[in-house]
Amino acid sequence: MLTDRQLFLLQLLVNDYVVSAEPVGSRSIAKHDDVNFSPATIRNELADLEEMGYLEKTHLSSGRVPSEKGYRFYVDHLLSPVLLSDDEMGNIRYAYQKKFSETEELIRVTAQVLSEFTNYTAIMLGPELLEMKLKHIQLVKLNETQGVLIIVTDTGHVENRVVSFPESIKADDIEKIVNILNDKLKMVPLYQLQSRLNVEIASVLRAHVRDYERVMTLLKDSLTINDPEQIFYSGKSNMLSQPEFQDVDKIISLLNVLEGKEIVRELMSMPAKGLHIRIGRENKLNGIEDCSLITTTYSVGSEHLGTVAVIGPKRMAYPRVVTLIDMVSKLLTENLNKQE
Amino acid sequence: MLTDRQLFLLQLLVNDYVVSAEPVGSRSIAKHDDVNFSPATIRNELADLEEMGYLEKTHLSSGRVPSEKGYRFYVDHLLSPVLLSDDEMGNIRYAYQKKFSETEELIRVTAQVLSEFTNYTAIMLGPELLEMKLKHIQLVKLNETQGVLIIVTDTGHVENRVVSFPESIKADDIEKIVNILNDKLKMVPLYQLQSRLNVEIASVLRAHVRDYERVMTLLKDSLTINDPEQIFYSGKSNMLSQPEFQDVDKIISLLNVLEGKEIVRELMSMPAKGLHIRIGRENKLNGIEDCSLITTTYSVGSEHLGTVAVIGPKRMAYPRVVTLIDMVSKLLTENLNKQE
DNA sequence: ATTAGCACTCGGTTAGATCGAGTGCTAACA
DNA sequence: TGTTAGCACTCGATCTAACCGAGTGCTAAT
Repeated sequence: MLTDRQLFLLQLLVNDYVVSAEPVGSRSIAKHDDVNFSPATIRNELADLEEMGYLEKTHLSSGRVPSEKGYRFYVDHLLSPVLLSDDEMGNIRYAYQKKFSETEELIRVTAQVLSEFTNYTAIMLGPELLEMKLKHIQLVKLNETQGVLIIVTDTGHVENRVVSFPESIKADDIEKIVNILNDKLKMVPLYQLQSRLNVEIASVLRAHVRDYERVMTLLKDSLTINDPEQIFYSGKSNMLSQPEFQDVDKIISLLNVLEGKEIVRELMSMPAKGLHIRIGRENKLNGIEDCSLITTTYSVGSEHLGTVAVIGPKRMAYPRVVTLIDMVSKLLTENLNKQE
Repeated sequence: MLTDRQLFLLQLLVNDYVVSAEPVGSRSIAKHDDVNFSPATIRNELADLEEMGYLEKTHLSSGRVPSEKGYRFYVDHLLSPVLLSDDEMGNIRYAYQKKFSETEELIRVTAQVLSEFTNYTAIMLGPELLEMKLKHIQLVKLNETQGVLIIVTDTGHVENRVVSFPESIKADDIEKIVNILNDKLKMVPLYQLQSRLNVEIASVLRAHVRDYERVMTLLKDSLTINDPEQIFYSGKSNMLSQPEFQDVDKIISLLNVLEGKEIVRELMSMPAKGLHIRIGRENKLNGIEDCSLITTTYSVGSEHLGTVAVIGPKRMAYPRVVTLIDMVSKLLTENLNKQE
């Protein structure tokens, strides 16, 4: 068990290290006003904390740096939430004043606010498209052989795709088909579209429509949801000014990870609800061993959850980020649900 | 005027420099099989080329590097288009085999192909949204007070936004309004929507609809096109492995430029049609003085043009990029217009 | 007109030398 | 017994000087 003084020193050290990014020595800790024991005493305590695995040295005679265990302990037991200045609060609220024309824009702005105020990178995941339910489907003809198929979900998300129909399909058939789809597929979750198509729709179509075969393949293609992930980034380059990424190779591999698909999987693997922090190697994903991930969720309607995430160096300003991410996820949820 | 031998040497030197990224010396030029004069002769010629401004030295006793004038001459007079291997051709065509559900996806894939095969960064600009004409407008109700307004253009582009209507507006009014809009605004370019709204629509609405004031502000908001630029990137991090960007500061400023809005303006300032190359300082945009920009256009329908661009270091494999960008812009146009 | 030879330039690399921030340990102290 | 001053030691970071090699321009010979 840690003594009070050890807790105190651990907290001080992490706080110092977070701002300086340099190993912290006993002397610099002793400089704090509220520390009234000598560097030598501090050295003894730090040596103990190191032995217990909360601290590390970068080389034999360097100052101390928090280990992952140290960060973990810090976020679990020593994290005191921080208040934002009125100024900052005002600026954040201000960003949400304007009218958002598309939902996407609202999410994008949230990402931007988050990355700007944390100075790290923000990642937003839209709610699972496949879980959404079909609200309405519609075909707008562009010309004789092409049209745009529009799929609206219960959350207000809109998918669209250009389709071209062979001449063998007549105009009145098309209308009939769209009506059938709307009738049979209303409130069906998108992931079920294909199977419903094969089962219920197929038989109805066969009875009512000419050139059944082609219509079916056309529908099958059109009702496939190709890329079920909506992902938004902001502030990717913020990471580059962090001192831990002054090495070009690290930059490249980090950016590659950020731009890759695996990061999505990593984010999806976070526990479903509430705020979570994963530090360094706690992330399964290779390439972000030196980063921490803080995530929480926002909601669209009553059931659909999206993810808000901040990725920064392990040496992250945890209290501030926790406060901010919590705040914007609430603002986002609010705005999404009483959008006017 | 340049002698044949000088032309030949300039071409050789640029080609060498493009692959090596190191100042080229007389000895290494002399090593080429088809060069049958000595380093000393080459030195004399290079000194002349330098005096004429086509070449530069990085320091007093270094090899030569093409100047911007040198590159300009090279692309204008010495650029011999390069053939792609069957293998590569196959791979590119293969990328266009799959079904594209949304137009966006097609553009995104094109960007990806381009960045992967050039190893530089690809930027795509969608056709000017504001130039598109309204094809159809529709409101899908989500619940009692909210709906999704969907705007389809003649090119098949779909804009959508969530709107919430006050209770004072009745359901049959809404239907009436949408009908009026479709009637009066069909084939009106999007940039005219606002003015048409104020002139023609206003009077009709005032006559037919309750709570005219609120409806008008609602419509005004909904029919604003907020962010008229569609922009897609691919391969931003490709630039980082270029030897000219081994410096972290350069990386940061380059990425900031790429992520900023000004790059769009720079791209829009390129001549309207055909293939164009801007080298280094020929770009007005600060921060890409060491880069070259190659652009061309693609078309959607008969009139709408989008931009395909590749940005790379001045020391770019011009022949290869020219071939590739030309090829993908054609493939993109093809696929957009006979999309099936 | 071309080329071999040579003195010279200059960036990049290597090897010490030096500095300073930090430690652990020991011994003295409250 | 817990705290602290003192000291020898470690090690990264910075600076300097030496050196190497790729390259040039110029001169003189072919």
